[in-house]
Amino acid sequence: MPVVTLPDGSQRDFAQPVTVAEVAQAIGAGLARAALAGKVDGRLVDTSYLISSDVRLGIVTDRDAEGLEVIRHSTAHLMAYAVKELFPSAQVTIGPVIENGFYYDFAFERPFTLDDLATIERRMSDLARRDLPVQREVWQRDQAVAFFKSIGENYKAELIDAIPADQVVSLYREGDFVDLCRGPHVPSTGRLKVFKLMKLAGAYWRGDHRNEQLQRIYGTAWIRKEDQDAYLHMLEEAEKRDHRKLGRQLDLFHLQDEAPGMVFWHPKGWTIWQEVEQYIRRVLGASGYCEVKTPMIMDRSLWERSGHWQNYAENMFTTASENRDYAIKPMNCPGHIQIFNQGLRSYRDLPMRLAEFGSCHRNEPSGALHGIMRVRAFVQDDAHIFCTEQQVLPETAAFIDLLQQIYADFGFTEILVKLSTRPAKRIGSDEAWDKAEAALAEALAAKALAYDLQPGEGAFYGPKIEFSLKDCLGRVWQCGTLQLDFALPQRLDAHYVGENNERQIPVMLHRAILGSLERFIGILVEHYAGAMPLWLSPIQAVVLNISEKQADYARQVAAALRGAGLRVEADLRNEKITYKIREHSMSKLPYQVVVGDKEVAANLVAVRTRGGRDLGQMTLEALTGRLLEEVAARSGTA
RNA sequence: GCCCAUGUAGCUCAGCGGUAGAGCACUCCCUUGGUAAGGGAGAGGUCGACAGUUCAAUUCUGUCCAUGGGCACCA
Repeated sequence: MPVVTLPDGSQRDFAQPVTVAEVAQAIGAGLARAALAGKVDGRLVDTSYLISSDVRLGIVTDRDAEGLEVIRHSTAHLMAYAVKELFPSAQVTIGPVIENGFYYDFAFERPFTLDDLATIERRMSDLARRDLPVQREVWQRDQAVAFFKSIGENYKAELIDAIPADQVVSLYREGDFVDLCRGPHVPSTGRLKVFKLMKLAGAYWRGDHRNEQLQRIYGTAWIRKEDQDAYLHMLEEAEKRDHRKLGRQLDLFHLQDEAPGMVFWHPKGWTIWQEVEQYIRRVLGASGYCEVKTPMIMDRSLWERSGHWQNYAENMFTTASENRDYAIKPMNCPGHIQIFNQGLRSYRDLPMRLAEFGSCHRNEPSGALHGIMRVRAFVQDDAHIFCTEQQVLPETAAFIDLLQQIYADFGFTEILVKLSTRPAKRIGSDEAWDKAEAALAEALAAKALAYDLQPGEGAFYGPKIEFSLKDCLGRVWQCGTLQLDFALPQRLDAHYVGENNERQIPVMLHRAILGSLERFIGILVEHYAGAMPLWLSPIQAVVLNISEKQADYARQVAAALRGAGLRVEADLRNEKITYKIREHSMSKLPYQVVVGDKEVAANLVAVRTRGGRDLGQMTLEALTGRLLEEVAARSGTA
């Protein structure tokens, strides 16, 4: 006699066990038609789920976020069904829901083509139109393994084998297609109406590069056609703010074949870089850091002592001269320890914060390179804090404050925080790890920061906090980081004299706020779609004369603005004013200062913004004041 | 590194077994025009590199390089 409590608190009494679908029917025919799944005591189930005891039940429809998840999951299965019909010898593996869609990995004897993708999509539409019921079945594990082996689905058999013994093995059947799945799924394929296959990719079985490579098909699925259209439109828009595209359009930088993963910065891009670097330099200087500079190339023996030569040989650039081997530095820490090691340090010197705009080279795998986000030559806003164990917590807290202030100044509000803890392959005692992880977690808690825990993802020498930002397509890039290290100082013989007059080994905090300047500028460009805030704009204003007569006046205005410390150019070309405005607007130049006969006569300037806002005429002093104020506020221009 | 795709003028792209074309940009000329493209003329390419097939290769095949989308990696 189940009593079903609905989300609004109302209760319904049933004389015998009922399915979710039947409950929906009892509430109303409309709801029954809309039902995609049920939520029983917080757990998602099929509409065919039989309720036999008292429960809280929500009917999941396409108005719920979970409804969309179910649709995407079922669309992944629909795709697998279509693939099996078209290519019977393909083997299915896994097909999860991801942000905005789903994917499914297949093993097949030949690569899928783009034509195949179109064919598969058409077949999916056919199968959806047939509105086939999707039915759940519970099987015995051995029986299920034998079944999948018998139909040649070896990957599925392997997956079932790996399911813990206390969990049921559920299969879903739609038409002739049977797939292992936890579920739930939509009641029938007719509920799947809006989807599109997006791209083909390779992916390793179980995410391990030592395994065979499968073919992954990515798709997107939505409830309404408008939602999908909006999503596809968003992707098109995102493409326009890709930093590689804008880097070329705005003449910021380029890359070329002869230097893969290394950036050629053009004057405008380098101006942004300098603004960023000088800003960081000022902030670090005010926060107790000392800037240093260490050699780009150091002897092999140093890298052997630090452990990098052994662990990262393949990813290090090396060079040799006069029978000596050198490494081009992949990181700055060993160099900073050399500075720390000069002279005898006292506990009174701690914490010692050594900062460097450290130019590093890493021979990243070719497939990892990505615009200026992932490169082989980059500059870190790196610093190492040498401190005592007691200072770890306050230093971490101060670092988080500093990072948040800096990200806010650059206009970033959405920051993803992760805490990565001890990996399997590590050095140091468990007690040391316990303390280190607890210190980082405590600092995060003290700042009330929400974070994802990434067990096993820490560096081999210590746990770390990562701060990531998203690019225009929502891809996540790690920028800031703080890593606790109780290994390297010891390996490289760093020590200080403690209060008790004994030699002690300092704790080292590796930390970066921007991460690499290359990556951070790439993210900045995408974040602002190239329309940088005034303080970061390579050229902040351009003076445009309407005709030749005002050329001298335009030059004077530009010179005066430059005299006030602004980056200003005069565009005196023999072109129409509309042409110049269009060109500078497209190049996202913040302020366009127009001077014609009227302005010359009145000794004024006419100002408009790159967004097309007409600020009217004003005096040069008023304009200068406005620009300097905007620069100081680090705000944007309409 | 692995899978798939791509590589033609400065940029965006079309084209094709008989050694190339558009728009924009560039140069020159005309135009001096008031808030997102005025007009005309001109110049510009070893068709990513190297092999192979062919009477003939930018086009077909192979290898390599680079880029893009993923996977793996990211001290």
